[in-house]
Amino acid sequence: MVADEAGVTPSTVSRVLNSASDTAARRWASAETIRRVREVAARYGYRPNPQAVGLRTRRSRLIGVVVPRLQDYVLATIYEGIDEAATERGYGTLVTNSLDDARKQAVATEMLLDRRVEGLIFGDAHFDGAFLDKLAGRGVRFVLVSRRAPGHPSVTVDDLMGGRLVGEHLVATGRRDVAILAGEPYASTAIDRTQGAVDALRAAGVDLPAHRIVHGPFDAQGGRAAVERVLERRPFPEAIFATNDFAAIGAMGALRDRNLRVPGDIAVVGYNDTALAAELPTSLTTVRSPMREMGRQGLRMLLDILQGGAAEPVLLPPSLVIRESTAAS
Amino acid sequence: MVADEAGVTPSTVSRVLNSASDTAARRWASAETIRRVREVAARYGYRPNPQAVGLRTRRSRLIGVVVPRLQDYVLATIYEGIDEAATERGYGTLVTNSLDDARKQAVATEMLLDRRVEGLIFGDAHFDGAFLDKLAGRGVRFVLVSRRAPGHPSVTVDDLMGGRLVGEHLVATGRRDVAILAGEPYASTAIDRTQGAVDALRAAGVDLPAHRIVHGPFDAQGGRAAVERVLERRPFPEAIFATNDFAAIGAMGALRDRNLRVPGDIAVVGYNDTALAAELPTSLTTVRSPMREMGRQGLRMLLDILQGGAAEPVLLPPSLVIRESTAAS
DNA sequence: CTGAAAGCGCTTACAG
DNA sequence: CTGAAAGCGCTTACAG
Repeated sequence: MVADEAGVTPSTVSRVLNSASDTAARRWASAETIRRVREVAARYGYRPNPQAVGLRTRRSRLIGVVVPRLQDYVLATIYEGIDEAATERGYGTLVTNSLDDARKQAVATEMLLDRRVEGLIFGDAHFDGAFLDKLAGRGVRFVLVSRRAPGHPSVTVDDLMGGRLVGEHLVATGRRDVAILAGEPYASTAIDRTQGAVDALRAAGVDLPAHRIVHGPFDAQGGRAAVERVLERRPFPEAIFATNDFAAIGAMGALRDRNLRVPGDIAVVGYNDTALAAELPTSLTTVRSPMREMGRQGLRMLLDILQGGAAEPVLLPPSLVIRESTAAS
Repeated sequence: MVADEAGVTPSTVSRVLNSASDTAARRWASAETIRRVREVAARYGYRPNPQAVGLRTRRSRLIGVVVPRLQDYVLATIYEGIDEAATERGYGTLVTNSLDDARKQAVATEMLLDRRVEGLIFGDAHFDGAFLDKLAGRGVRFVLVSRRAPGHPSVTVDDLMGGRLVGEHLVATGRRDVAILAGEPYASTAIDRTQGAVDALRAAGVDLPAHRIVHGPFDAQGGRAAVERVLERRPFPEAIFATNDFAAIGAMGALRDRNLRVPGDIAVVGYNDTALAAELPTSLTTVRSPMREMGRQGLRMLLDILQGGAAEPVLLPPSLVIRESTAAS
């Protein structure tokens, strides 16, 4: 420890440098000592070794994050929020992909735990929650973002409301026969958005038949494939609600291949208000969700929990952004 | 250390567990001891504390990664490659965004260094390399991916060739008047892709006037804005080469706003063969680049360097993917 | 083949 | 207000 070239023991250096303010440091050292220690530390560019600190204090100041796929714009944005908030509070983050695979999820989690993360944030929760229940039982502390699961702390968008906004908007623009590209059935995002839309349509007197709800991956290829299934049957729906913007883009591609016009023949709605939504050749009506904020609050909630606080699930409000793809036909 | 419930000292446990194979362990312990140690370790689910190991061995087994923005599909994919390769070799990664801001770049790097990363991978190199030169001068070990800078080890795509492929294809499909959305002037990707296209056009006898090359951010909004500038002047070009797929999508949006058809009125080419390119309403001709592989090789190269090896810059080959957006008109 | 000892760089009671 | 001591959990010469 170079810094005791200030003519003082490591103990004192540690005490001075770990005091938040000068006044706090005065409890431990004389004004002169404080000045000298700070000066030497600054001159040498002293940085405490986090491994030594961690070893001694038994706190790594590391948070583990597991997401389905960082390539996904939505999760990447949420992660940015997490990392940003973590950095502000002196934490670092370690991320990995689980690809929504139960096995990888478990492996990734153990790897992060091996690295002594203090807590975890999951962006890939499965609604049944079996894995999470076991983890909680072991005393591992974590928070869910993006997708919720019963009985676990989470920060998510109110997707039920999001779905309802979409359903109501479609009804208001004269569409009653709607197909929903529902995403993966194990994701609360998919479940809630679909349910919200179904509820809104039912309130307008429309009962969606089962074949109008089709499941599949939350990406462009998944959206394309899902729409192709929808178009196998006549009559075509008047609108397609893709519960994800990328799926919506794939859907538009499939429609265009059939010479169907958006919104003339079929309206399309996405979800998340991705950076692309506004810039597409046919700009996309979608639901804006505060992704970055979700990440920030997730991190904050986890830190609260680590400090012994309890945490209620948080629901962030979505809002509808109306663009060309649902213009009245 | 729970594991010396095997009736042996920590020293021996350490030696046994750190031997790659049983036969290697035989140099240090009897077959019986080895068996017992392994058994107890497995039973207790023993995992060495990385902070203690790091402190003792002075190796953190952590790599720092800094990218412009993880939200960017291209960088996210490269990072996946880095993290995948790192995990395979027992390394963890710490990522952050620099937003291509010199100040943030420096801050992020120091933060990672404070965390005792053994080396760094930069996906946000500026071609002038001032920051990198200083870092290398301090003895920090790093590798560049995606963007290169003179004098530093890097794994990049041969963007000069990529640009040339695009230029040649445009000429072959009858386009000679081409506008290039060149991206940021400090990124080698932008510089090289543009230069390659310019070279190919020149070889075909076309000299691109300066106003046909416009700079701007590598995203949908940037692409839209750039095209709007291009369309301020008559005649319109016959083709637009957006040196990034997202910029190409924004470009298509802007063209559509002017009632210009792709490829009928103006052809469009992107770069990177992003997941979306094939699924767009008008599928996009683009250049495929091995993003994940770039990340993997970058990590490997960094590890080589950490082990004292020297490293030549690596150029990965791009390939042209022809789709609707450049169909002969 | 195995153990005892030292030490990585810190923090934190415990004395004074 | 300051110091000396112990210890976090490992690894690695050094002996034997």
